[in-house]
Amino acid sequence: MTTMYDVARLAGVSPATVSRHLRGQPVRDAERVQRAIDELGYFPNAVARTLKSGVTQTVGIVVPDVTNPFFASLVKGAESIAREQGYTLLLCNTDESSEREEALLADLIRRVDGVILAPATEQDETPLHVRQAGVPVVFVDRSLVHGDQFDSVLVDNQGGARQAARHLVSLGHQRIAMISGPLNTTPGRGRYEGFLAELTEHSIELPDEYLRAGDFRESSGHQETLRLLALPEPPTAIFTANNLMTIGALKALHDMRVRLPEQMSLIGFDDLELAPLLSPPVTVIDRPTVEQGVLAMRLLISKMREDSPGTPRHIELETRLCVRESCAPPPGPTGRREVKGHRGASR
Amino acid sequence: MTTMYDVARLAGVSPATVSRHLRGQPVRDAERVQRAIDELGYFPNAVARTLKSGVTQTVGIVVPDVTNPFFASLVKGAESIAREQGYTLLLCNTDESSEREEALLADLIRRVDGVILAPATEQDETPLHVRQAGVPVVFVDRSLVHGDQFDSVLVDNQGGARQAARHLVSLGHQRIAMISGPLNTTPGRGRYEGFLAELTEHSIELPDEYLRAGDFRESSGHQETLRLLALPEPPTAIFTANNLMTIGALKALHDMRVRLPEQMSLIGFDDLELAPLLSPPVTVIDRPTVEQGVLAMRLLISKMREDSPGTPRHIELETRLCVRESCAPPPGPTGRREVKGHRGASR
DNA sequence: CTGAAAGCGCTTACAG
DNA sequence: CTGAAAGCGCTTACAG
Repeated sequence: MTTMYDVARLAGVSPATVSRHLRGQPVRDAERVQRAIDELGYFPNAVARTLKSGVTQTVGIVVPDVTNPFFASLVKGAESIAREQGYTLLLCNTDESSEREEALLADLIRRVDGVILAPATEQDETPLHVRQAGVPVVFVDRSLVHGDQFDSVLVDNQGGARQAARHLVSLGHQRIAMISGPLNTTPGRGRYEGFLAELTEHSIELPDEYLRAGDFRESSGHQETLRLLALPEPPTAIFTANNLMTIGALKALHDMRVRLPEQMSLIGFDDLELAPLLSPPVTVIDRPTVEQGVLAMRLLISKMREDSPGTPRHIELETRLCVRESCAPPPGPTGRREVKGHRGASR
Repeated sequence: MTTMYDVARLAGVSPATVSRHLRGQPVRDAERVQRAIDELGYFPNAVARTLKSGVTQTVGIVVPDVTNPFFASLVKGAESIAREQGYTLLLCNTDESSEREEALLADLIRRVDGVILAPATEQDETPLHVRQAGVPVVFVDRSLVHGDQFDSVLVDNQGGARQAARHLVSLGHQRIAMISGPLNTTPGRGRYEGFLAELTEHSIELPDEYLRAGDFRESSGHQETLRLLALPEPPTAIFTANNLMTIGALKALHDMRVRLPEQMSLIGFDDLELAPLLSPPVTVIDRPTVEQGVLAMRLLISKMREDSPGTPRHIELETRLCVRESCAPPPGPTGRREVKGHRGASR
């Protein structure tokens, strides 16, 4: 490997001079140094630089599932800001596993100046250690049970789920099912609680068999939908707690030839790229995605630049009911109900 | 920051012993050392370790667009193998920019043991420098004009585009348009050449205004479709060269109320997650995705482990015509044509 | 098994 | 502006 010493020797200067030239400082023999660099095909060793200076100019973003379009958008937003500010972005995937997250974070600890994290579960302890090791952490989409000391960018999961519940109730549904995310994650728990709370306020009970525990993956949306359809008394409406499970549900309903919205109503949390092109276009709870990444990266960068930690900042974004055509009054005698405080919204 | 020295002092041993314990070697005071580590919340500094040992146990994967589901799947495949083999995966996004790719690769050079790369263009020079710096590089999905010295995992782009052309011709289309990718990328060029070659063999000419240069992004698929529709004599069929542009085309056709397949036939390269649920389900050229990532990572890992470079290995995977319902004979008098060698395939 | 010591490739006060 | 020198936090022959 060519090192700075090789360059220095060839250019007839000291390594310090090469270093300065590389860092953009004015140097007498700049030209000669540059020629030596080019000739030798020299690349500075970022690892050595980091060890000495402690700066990486790099930030990590650790998410549970890179193949989920929601996280992909979020990453896109984060990246645009990172790039603009001169940081390299390293993206890592935990595959919804706390163990994997722990290994990944330990690995990143001195290799990045800061981390944006969507923790696998609300009970994870590694983020605490990372912070303790002096690496700023900003939560996005998910937090910890006692995560108040961290900066965070979240959405109003409870509110969003309430909007979904309200929409279904307003159409007259009584037999409403939910396919939830893992209850040990912030959005899993929040959406579950919000949905239940809203139904309870309308005196609608959600029997155990209508409450299916999914895992935010497509397969669980598919599976649990099939189980719901197989029930002696199936629901007339389903709320799926994220985009991938909505896709799974759509496929299951399609496979079983259940017609939306005549035979079943479906509303999902998260918009779908192709939602408007589906037949029927599917009604969803929408929320900012790219913007969450942008805000999280801004928070992280300002945190990395300030000397003292300062008080943690929490951003909570609003969701929006996006009415399309996958929800209708339930089949049979039940009619439309008036629901207090319900406003329909649409694109 | 707690260092190995702090741990050593607390445990009453030398730093060397702590280091050995960390690396899993048997040590007399293992227990005491571990207690000191836990007590201090010590994390080994991966940067220092790398500088000394030269090993990172990390690989990078650099792709043009992480939000493209094709690359997301590819990453998923690569990751499963990396994890299985004890490597951490760092994912980077070039946003289809050679400049960004150059900066990213220079940044990764000593931080990873190897790189999987889908170069922004076939003319990129940085991959050569990376390899020269002693970092193994494997190309996936895309290569360089003179990329034969590198291991690679590609698909038969020409063959896939020919399948698409043949399908349209067999249905009787004569006025066929293509929205291509950038011609300075391997798949952009390959699909373009294959499509044209097949049409030429059937003595079908593709007039200039039927050949639209897209950029693999959704917006260009949308835009170019609108332009095609605005032509005095619009085509009766469109071939879109990747998934995102197919989505753009679908949205444009939907917005303009052009009915598929009665008024227009559409076939895309790359399958779409929701393709079967669309109305009509869209016909595509499908290809392995996760598998490409798996193969590329296997290639990279074996390359990183062998001492001598060895001869480069090239893997080329086959595409598959997946007939659904978005293509039909053109409207009007033209009838179905017999096409030599055409076989329909389906799911 | 253990410890003292050298060194990975840089950066950065320090003195000139 | 320049160079000599120390040191970032580890690992690893080497001698015991």
